[in-house]
Amino acid sequence: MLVVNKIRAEKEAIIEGLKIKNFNNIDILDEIIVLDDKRKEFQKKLDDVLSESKSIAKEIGMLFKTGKVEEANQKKIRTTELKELSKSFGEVLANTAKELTDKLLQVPNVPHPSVPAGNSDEDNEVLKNVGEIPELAADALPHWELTDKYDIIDFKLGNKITGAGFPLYKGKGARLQRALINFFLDEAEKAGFREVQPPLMVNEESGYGTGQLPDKEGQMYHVGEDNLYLIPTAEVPITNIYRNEIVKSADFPIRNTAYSQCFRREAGSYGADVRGLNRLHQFDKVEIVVIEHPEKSYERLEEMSTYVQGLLVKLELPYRLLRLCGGDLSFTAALTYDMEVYSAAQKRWLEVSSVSNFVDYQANRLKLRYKDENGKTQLAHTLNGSALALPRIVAALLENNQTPEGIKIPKALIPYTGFEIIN
RNA sequence: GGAGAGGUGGGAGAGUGGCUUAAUCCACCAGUUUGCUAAACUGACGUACGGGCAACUGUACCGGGGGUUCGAAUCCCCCCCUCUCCGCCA
Repeated sequence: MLVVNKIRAEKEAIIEGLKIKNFNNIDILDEIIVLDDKRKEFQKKLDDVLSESKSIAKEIGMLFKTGKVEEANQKKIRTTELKELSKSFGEVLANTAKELTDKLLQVPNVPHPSVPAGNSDEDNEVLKNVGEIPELAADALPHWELTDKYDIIDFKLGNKITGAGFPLYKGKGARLQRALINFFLDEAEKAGFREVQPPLMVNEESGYGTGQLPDKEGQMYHVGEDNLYLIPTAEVPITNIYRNEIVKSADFPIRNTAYSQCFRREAGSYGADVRGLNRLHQFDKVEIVVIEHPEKSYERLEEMSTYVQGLLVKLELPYRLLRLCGGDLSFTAALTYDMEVYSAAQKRWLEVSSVSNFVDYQANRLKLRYKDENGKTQLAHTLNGSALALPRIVAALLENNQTPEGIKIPKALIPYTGFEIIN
């Protein structure tokens, strides 16, 4: 969430930024400032009352000790009054603070100046096109037919065991998954990321920390018995490592990577979007997360974008790089680059990575801070990205590399798969 | 899951109702001394939200949440976690 003092200091700039994000409930900013004033007012009132009761309590203690019981009992009268006051001030304070947080949670992050205006994915800015789009034969198959043909991914069996969106990978299909995971992790490690293996379920606090809760609750699978959530991305557990922490600025940038399976309910999705591997309830992903000094975060974002693009080049997949427009940018992001690979048989672009800078928006919620040169605590910046999400990479690999002899594995992956062709 | 013992600052650890402003030790940081290092000594050393131009200062926080009391780290209730033993188990 936004920092209230920033709303006070940079209100006009924030309003301009929010317009780019198509957020027009500008009045809420003034309501936030009014609530914050009220919060401070009652904080002061409460503190004063508590201060008085504390000193009276001490006096009473002394009086009892010196045997002046009558005088002590006299003093107690005032403390009952103070008790009532502190109760009512405390209630107002708690309610005001809650109202303030509720409002703050309704305001999205302010986009970076480079973010173009726009309403949907059609307005995203195409920054680059890299690689040749392959010309496939007329009888080229979409990946959901190739997986059947070569018996490598079984959607029907997954359906039998669990349900739609939970495919079963078999033989070379399973091996290809494992190869991609290892390839991505090895590359990330070479690029300076520390590998972690996080829990796949998180508690409520973690869900709030990274912003899945409260509004995106329906996106996650919930284990009611234990009140835990299956992670929709490794971003959740990795970022929550640093919840309520003050990190050393000498440690910046803090780079972590993790492979995890991701679980998403994807309620409301339908049609060609969800066919085959395009959208699953359970999928594999290697995630990269960076904690960085505010002055360096955009530099780091470029580095992460370059890194992810490098993976796509090594996999010999044609891709394009997008800068998301205000309307397509997620609630919490200030700037996001999407990488889309071209899936030649479906003849469409598939998003395989999203690399974002959240600046201090997520950190404010997480209470993730560092000490600056003057020893003052400041909010850190957080960034993350997929590097990469497997299913759509697999879809593109299968479709783009199909030949009459079989599906060719890109060179960089062969040491990991142990085979050169799926046939 | 059952029984018992615990949870105090970055770490160790004292503290069973008011002399606690959480002792003490270690670590970290700054300084003094010293060829260097080390040692010794001195000082500073939490987080959050307020007040004040500032020096300063108020309040809260001893696993979390409630309660008793004029007053709670300390007493009571609920929950979480850790350890030991038992049960179960890859």
